[in-house]
Amino acid sequence: MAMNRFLELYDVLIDSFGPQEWWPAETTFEVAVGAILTQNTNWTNVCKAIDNLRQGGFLTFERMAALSVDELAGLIRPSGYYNIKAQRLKNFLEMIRDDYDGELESLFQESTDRAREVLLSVRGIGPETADSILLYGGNHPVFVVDAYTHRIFSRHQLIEEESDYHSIQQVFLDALSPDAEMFNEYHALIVRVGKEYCKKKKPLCDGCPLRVLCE
DNA sequence: CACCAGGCAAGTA
DNA sequence: TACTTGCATGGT
Repeated sequence: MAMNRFLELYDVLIDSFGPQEWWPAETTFEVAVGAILTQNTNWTNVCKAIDNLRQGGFLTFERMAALSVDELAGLIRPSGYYNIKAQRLKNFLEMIRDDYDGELESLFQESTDRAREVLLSVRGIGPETADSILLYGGNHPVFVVDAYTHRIFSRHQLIEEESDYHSIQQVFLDALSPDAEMFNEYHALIVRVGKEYCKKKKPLCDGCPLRVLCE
C-alpha cells in the first residue's frame, strides 16, 4: 500500500514526541481567544495575557463582552499588539453575539465550510486563526498551516518556498484522510519539532527526528 | 544589542 | 496584482 511522505513524517513525529494533547486551554472559548492572541507572538507571552484574563474571570463570552476595548487591551498587554488584538477580540465577540446569540458552540454546529466563512468574515481573523479555532475548538477536520509548517516542509523540499496558505493546506488534504484527531496531533507536532529544531537561526537541525528526510 | 515569535490588514504604486 | 509597513511585548 502507498505510504506517502506526509503520513511517514507523522509517524516519525509521534514516535519521537508522543501525543501533544493540544490545545492548551480549558474551554473552547479560551481556544478562540488564545488563537487570536498568539498571532505572530510567542506562546509564553500569550500565557501571561490568558492568565490575566483568567485571574479577572474574563474567559467567558459574557464577562469579556462587558469589557471596554481599552480594559481588554490592558489585560492582554503581554501578548503584544495589544490594541489591535483587543479590537479583534471584540470583533469576534460581536459576531458571536449578533449571529449566534452569544453561543460559540452554535457556530461549531455549522458545516465546516460555513463556520470557516463566518470566522474569516471577522476583521482580524485570517486563515490560520480561523482554522485553529475550527480544529482545536470545534473539532472540525481542517489542517492548520503555520509558519513552522511552511518553514519545515519547504526546507525539506516537500513544498515550494513561495507556496501560499491555501496551497500548502491542499497538499496536506491531498495526502491525508480528513481526521480531526490526527490533524490536531500533526499540527501540534509540527509546532513542537519546529520550536525545538527548526528555528530561523538554526537552519541545520542537529538531533532533529526529521533528519530521516535528509537522506 | 539585534532578532525572533503558532498573523493580519491597510497602504502604496 | 504584488510588495511593503504597522502593530508591540518579552525571551534569547
